[in-house]
Amino acid sequence: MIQELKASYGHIFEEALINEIIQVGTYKEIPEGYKLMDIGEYIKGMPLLISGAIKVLREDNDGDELLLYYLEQGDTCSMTLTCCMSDAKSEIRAIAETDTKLIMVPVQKMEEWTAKYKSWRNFIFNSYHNRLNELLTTLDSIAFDKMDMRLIGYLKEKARINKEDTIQNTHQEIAYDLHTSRVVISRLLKKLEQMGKIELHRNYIKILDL
Amino acid sequence: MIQELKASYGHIFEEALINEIIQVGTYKEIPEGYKLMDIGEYIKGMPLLISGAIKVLREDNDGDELLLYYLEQGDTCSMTLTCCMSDAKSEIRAIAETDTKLIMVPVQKMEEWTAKYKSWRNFIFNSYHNRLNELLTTLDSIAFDKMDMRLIGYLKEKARINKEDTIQNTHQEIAYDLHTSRVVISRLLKKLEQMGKIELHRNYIKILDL
DNA sequence: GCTAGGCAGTAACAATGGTTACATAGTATT
DNA sequence: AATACTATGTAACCATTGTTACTGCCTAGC
Repeated sequence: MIQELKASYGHIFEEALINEIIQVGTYKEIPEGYKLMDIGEYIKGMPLLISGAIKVLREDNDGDELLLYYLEQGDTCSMTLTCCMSDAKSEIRAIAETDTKLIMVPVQKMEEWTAKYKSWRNFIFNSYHNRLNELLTTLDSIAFDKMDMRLIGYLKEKARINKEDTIQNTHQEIAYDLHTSRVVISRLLKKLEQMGKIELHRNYIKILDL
Repeated sequence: MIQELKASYGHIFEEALINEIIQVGTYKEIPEGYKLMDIGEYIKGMPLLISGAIKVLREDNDGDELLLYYLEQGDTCSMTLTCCMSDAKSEIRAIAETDTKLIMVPVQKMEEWTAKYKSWRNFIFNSYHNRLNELLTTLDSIAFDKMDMRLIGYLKEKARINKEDTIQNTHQEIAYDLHTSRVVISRLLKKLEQMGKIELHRNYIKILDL
């Protein structure tokens, strides 16, 4: 675990901070000393991602949802923290997209480290900044792009995150992430197939040349 | 100036920090000791808003734009800072919506204060958090609402920010902010008028009951 | 093999929003 | 007052997306 942790955060954090993080990790009950999330598990609080990917969604009152962005190795997401802290029901949901290794940072450690370590402060600021930029990218695609472009972007990103050239999803699931209907996605996917960019199969899509 | 500053930030910052901010303010060339922005002026860097309002826009490569949110008294926006710092052309534009009093925080003071003052750190974190939430609200309305609802939200927010019940804008300007066309806005505004919710005039709109 | 349930293909239609084009009405300049 | 410019009203049309409905197909469970 220590190797993995250093590989993900060693170039960012001071030695002393890394040691504290290891301690927090080893407090956890899981033998390896940190948390393993299964696909589909919900994340609450502030995670330090060591491997895998987490999908962050926006949800509105009517149950409509929308994919915001993915978290990857070396990322964190203060939003999942601050959302849970503030009473405001700032509805954000974070779900493990793949099997994921991470360390959950306790709230009081978070405060402590912010005062104590410059590298931690910078990390948190950078994290906020990166999340903001990703939100803006998402917002761009919704505001400025048509659905065909959004779909292509989605497929590319999903393939990148999962390090595969197949998307293991039904059309309905894609429709949820992009907040549209299954029929619309099927229609557009069929077009992409006719253009030779993808290959459609039951429950998965093979990317040829997007 | 000192009174105004304390009114905006006194309950947030430690006394010592307030004094440092006053010093930064009094370094500025303007007699009153801090910056006055005229309507339409561009903001670069990190502002501490004392009065007035700043409009923050997203811009894409084709010159399309979209209103993100407003900054008000007591707000700051680290995005306008970090955007200017990082070379990445994360296109955000901040413009004074009304005449505005503010203090521009120099970058090295920013760093210094973050290390030195807990209240400053909390302020910055809160700021990031608030900006994220406002971005999410904006994103919600784009993703989940139809144009008529977005327009109503826009009119309400604009009235609130300007503390008036008239919107001093042409249809074209509203269309830019919502990233749609003038004809669409005229159409919807006319509907709202027929419903008795607003009154249309040349160059301004009077809000009756939204 | 048979059946039920989930998944995908497709057609027909509706709704929303974007585009073009032109008319009319204020406003400013001379 | 004549002119030019800007803002608004409106109609007609198109493109994109959303909706409904029905089809066939695959797969799991019997």
